[in-house]
Amino acid sequence: MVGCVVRHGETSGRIVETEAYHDSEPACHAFVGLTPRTRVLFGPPGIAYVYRSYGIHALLNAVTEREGTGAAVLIRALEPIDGIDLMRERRGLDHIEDLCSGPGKLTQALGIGLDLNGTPLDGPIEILPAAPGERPRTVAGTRIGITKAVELEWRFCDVDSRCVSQPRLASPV
DNA sequence: GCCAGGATCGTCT
DNA sequence: GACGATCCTGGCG
Repeated sequence: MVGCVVRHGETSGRIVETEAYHDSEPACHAFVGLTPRTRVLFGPPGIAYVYRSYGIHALLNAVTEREGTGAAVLIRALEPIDGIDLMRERRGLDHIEDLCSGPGKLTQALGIGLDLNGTPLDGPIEILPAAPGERPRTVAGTRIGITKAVELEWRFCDVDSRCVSQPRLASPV
């Protein structure tokens, strides 16, 4: 998904960092099975899973596996494309690299809230294919901010982007 | 630049 | 009643 574009209203950005979650490993919310909270994760793919983190932030995921499997890709960082001034207003910041360089930051910048949980990704939130011929250089590393299944290298970053979150993964070269 | 601490609430024990 | 798939600020060097 790195290289694809996320759009909401007048704002959009190119995905430069993601993490994968699957019900087979305990860091995934779906690991506990089907509950009211994880209902969307176990539903059909192509749906937004938006949840509240640390009581404050909204985090955006794309449900990826077929119905019955609880799996999603967390969108962790974007390179701003459209609506940059609106993003600056929402974030109260000027610097482009800081507008969407984290999972809670990008939902604030794009105006994505919990009300969009369960909506299709060709609806109010859209995820669009990467530009033709685009082949971002990506590196894999361990996921951020979790305490279980720490060893899985399921975080993926665009090495050439300065809009990824901390800590930066080293370039493969 | 690095680190510690606080904000704040849905979900499950 | 505890715990996060986080972010920001302020202190210190």
